[in-house]
This record gives sequence, C-alpha cells and structure tokens, in this order.
Amino acid sequence: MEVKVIEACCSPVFDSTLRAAEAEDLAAAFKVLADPVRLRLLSMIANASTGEACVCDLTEPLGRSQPTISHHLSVLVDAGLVEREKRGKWAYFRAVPERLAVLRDALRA
Amino acid sequence: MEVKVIEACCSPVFDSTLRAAEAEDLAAAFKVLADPVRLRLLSMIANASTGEACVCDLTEPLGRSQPTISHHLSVLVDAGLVEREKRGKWAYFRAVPERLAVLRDALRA
DNA sequence: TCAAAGTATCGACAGTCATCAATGTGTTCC
DNA sequence: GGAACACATTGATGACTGTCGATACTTTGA
Repeated sequence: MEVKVIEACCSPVFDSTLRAAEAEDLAAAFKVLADPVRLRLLSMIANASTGEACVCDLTEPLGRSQPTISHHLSVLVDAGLVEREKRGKWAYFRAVPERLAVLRDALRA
Repeated sequence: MEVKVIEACCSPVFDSTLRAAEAEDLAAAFKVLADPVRLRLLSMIANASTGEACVCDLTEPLGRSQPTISHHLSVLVDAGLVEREKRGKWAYFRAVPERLAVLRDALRA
C-alpha cells in the first residue's frame, strides 16, 4: 500500500468539487484509517498513560502476529499519524493529533 | 463490499481505547471514503447547484463506465452518505451532511 | 405495444492488501 | 564473543474490490 501524507492544503469534500489528484490523496489517507487494527493501534497509542507505546504493548491485545502489527505501525508512520522513536531494543510510538485534525477538516461541511 | 451505517454513538478514536466491534464499524465507514471516485461523486453531489445530481451528470466527468458509477453510488447510499430518489427514468442523489459529520466527530482529539 | 433511454445487476478478471511463517537486523547482557 | 530479546523485512497466500462488458429492469413516448 503506497501511503502519501496528506497536506493541510487539501480542499474539503464539501467545499468545492474535488479534482482527481486531490481525491487520490484524500482517498489514500482514508485508506490508512480503513482498517480496524490500525484504528485500534492509533487509539491505544493516543490513550497510553505515558503518551507512547511499544510494539510489545500492542501485539497481544490485538490478537495479531508481531509482523502484522509492525506492518500496520509502519503504515501509520508513513501516513504521519504516529511517530516512531527507537530507544534501545524497543520502538516507541507517539500519536500526531495534528495529522488526524487535517483529515477531520477535510470532512467539514 | 459490505457497508454498515455508522451510528453517532461511536467513540472517537482519541477518546478511549476502541473496542474491536467499534473499530470494525469505523473502519468500514472510512473504507467507503477510501476511494477517489466515491470522494469525487460525493463532492459533485454536494456541490450541485440544485442540490442533487443524476447518474447521467456524474458518469462522464469521472471517466468511468455507467455500471461502475452506479456501483459506487450504491456504496455511498448504503453507507448513508447520500440519498437516492428515483423520479421517472432518472435517479437523483442528494448528500447527507450529517453522516459525514458523524465520521468527522469520530476523528476529534 | 414497441422502441428507446436511464439505471441496476451479473459475471469475470486483475490488482491490492491483510496476514502469517521464516528470516534478517540491531541491541543488551553475561 | 555469544545468546537472548525486540523489532523489521521478505515471500507467499487467500480474500476482497474496482472495473467493465453484457444483460435485465423500468419508465417514457409514439
């Protein structure tokens, strides 16, 4: 899945008729959110008490294999929705609420 | 594609940890928006001067066949994002902004 | 009733994606 | 150095979906 970070300049769906390129970018962004595992990962990371979570915290609750979780986290990182920071053996993930806000604004009427 | 109309009761992603069932519903809703043709259809319908549009108005600008456009419109209808009204030979589509608002609220931080 | 027009449905196909097992990479600790 | 651990990558596979041609359905008008 090729993921493109959506920019804040994108026109909202209801504002004016979307051009083909804008629609492609927006659709790619929504595609990132169109998976239940990724939504739950994003939710768990955003609600982590320390503000961050590592793969080991996220794998077991979702009932998916470690490679699958790692794959979904990479998709979220590529989309700019979460940030990855490697510290020692662990990889910590933090949410980027501004990115979600951009998508939310694209849905304004 | 099985489409489920998302209800307003759904927890936002950032509010509390999403349960599996909530994540499934939300993901299905975003999947409807995760297609450029559907996004442009929604945009064109919402921005139509009369507030509505028929298939004949929507087919040619998007460069897809009539069955493809009809399919995408059905997906949008099933998701509750647009309404279909048949008058004579024509099928007219109107946007349902409240549905989009529900999705937008699910993305609030 | 018949022909034409606007849509919807069906069947098939190609491309995409979520998933896992196996393996690779980098780090920590003895 | 070597073993153990945390995570990323690869390759393969099954399922899903966007697309179109062909066809069916419905309404209009003659």
